[in-house]
Amino acid sequence: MTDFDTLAGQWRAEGHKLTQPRRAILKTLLAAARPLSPAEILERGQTFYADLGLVTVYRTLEILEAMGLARPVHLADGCHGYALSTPGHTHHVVCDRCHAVVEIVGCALGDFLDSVAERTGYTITGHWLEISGLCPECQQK
Amino acid sequence: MTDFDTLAGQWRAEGHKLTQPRRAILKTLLAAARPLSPAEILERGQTFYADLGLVTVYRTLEILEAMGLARPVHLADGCHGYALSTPGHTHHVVCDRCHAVVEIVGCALGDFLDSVAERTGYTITGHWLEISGLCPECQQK
DNA sequence: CCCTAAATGAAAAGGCTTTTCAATAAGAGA
DNA sequence: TCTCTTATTGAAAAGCCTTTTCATTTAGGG
Repeated sequence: MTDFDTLAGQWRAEGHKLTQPRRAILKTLLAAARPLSPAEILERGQTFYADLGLVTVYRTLEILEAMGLARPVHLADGCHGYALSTPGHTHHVVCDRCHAVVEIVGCALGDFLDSVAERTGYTITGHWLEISGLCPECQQK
Repeated sequence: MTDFDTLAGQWRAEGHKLTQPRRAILKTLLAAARPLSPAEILERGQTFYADLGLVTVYRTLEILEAMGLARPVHLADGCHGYALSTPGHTHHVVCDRCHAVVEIVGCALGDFLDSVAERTGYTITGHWLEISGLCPECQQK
């Protein structure tokens, strides 16, 4: 995870303006322990900037996603959530109960993908992995 | 992949009626070489049963998913498609260009998931993997 | 401190999915 | 084979979520 200034720096480096609504959205995502839906981002973001609008949430997420700083998380129930992510290739483990999310930075799927390529004849260009489980806290309940 | 009679048998075994609209949907999915959106299933299904309605497509997919016979495939662009799948644990490889889909029946992620469990403290309950690539045919173009 | 292009929110438009409801059809039993 | 019961159906309406449009506002370079 990153801190606000680093994020803000990357944001500006791409030539985007750092407006109040966008600051609120970045702060919200930084404070989130699990993927948030656009509506949740709106609600929480309004504590940082009261006039924040849902349209801006969508537009900001779109930019963050294009920059690789946030990614959509497709939960099993079809909900879409967004979580900040380290640039580069990562996977997420999401808690079934509290939806806390942990990022897995290393990706050890290389051998597996090689065998898939061999078996299917496909050239593999990418993959998407999401893992669900119970976080240490929820295991105790 | 299964044949129609096997599918129909599993369908009936759960106490569902095998109506004309449902036959059309099953035939459509069996004939599909890639995940189809509900709208596509409707269109193709109407060649088998002209009065098929979109509502029935949604309802039938819901049942198939609950039975584990079909699964939603989340493509990178956010579209939802459905593909038949062998009951049990499978993954899909989807072609970036023509969306052809191949099912991977074996799952060799055990070791990887063990290391994730160890590193994060999570108890792993499930995972979702989708692989994208170029099918042999599209590689030649 | 200006000035300009980028960004904003409200409202409207657009899609996709689900619900409601009266009509229909499957298929078990006679 | 015929009947009868209940699951299933499609159309229409309702409900969401997401995107577009547009006049207004704002960031931040000059």
